[in-house]
Amino acid sequence: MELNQHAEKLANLTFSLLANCQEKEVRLAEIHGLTQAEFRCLRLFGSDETVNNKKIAERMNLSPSRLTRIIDGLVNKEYIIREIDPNDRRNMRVTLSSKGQSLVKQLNKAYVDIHREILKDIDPDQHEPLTTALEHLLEALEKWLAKS
Amino acid sequence: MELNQHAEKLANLTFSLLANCQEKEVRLAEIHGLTQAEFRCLRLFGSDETVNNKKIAERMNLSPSRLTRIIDGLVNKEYIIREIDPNDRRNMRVTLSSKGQSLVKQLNKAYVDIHREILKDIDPDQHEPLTTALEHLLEALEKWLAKS
DNA sequence: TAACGATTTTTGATATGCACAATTATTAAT
DNA sequence: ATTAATAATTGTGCATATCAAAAATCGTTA
Repeated sequence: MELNQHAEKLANLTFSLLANCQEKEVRLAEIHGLTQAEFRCLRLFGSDETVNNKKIAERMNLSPSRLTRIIDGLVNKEYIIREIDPNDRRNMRVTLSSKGQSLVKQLNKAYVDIHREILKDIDPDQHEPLTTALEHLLEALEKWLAKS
Repeated sequence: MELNQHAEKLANLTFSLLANCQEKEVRLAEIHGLTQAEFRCLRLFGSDETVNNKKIAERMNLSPSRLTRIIDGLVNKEYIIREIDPNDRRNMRVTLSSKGQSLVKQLNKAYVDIHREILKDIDPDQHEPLTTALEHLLEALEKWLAKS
């Protein structure tokens, strides 16, 4: 059966890709003197967004208490600003500092650069099918996760 | 520029795929009562293979000391057997027990099953381009990691 | 308006994941 | 025969993460 062979190949590929992508994230975080958690947290910021602790925790799939400490680190390093939300003083308004904004932009740029480098090694005719296929893969994966 | 747009899209896709694949691994490990590390370790065993501590550590990209403890766990749960290599008594011969072998087979089967399910949601004409494109992506990623 | 319950964050305690350095056992080399 | 090299383990320390409890604030309702 063709389907089985493709499934097997796909299983091995996503397994290897996962490991390599993780390694890539570690390297990138290191380069910028951030812990992995801090790196991931910054990556999840839209460049001019303001959110509260809990929202970030949900995005990162971590507990709010964990987030408090990650943000502590980022505040210490002066990448983000944390202030009490005047509308609801229980909330914290978490925003990128200007230093943070430029880093996020730089990170995003580097992230895209890497993938541009990668694409250079792939036949341009395959760029379109690659991205659309990956979109489908992601969609299907999300569906699988949702139902289990 | 087309290339830039594709690079940007690809960057976002791999970012999301990474998160989802991680979540998938967590779920699978949980289902079988294993920690993520134990799960990954078992996944890396050929079903009738015998290797030593160090080799596994290299495969998993972890320190030998970490591996000692992961294997401790798997020995306790009776999935693998650890014995001194008679040819070189410094080495440990690590092998799957029969219980371990059947679990690994089951895990591999489940892993492939998931990806078959995922492929069912994707147009069969796209299966071939998807896997070859992913192969290229992986190759390019490995190359990038190697040179930095 | 005073009191109660719900919500957001923080803090303290605790558990796990992981690497590094030191230690032990063994082998290979001079 | 002694020394150097190698494999695994153990001790230690830091990063990661959760949970429970506490503190502050808000909304509701008696």
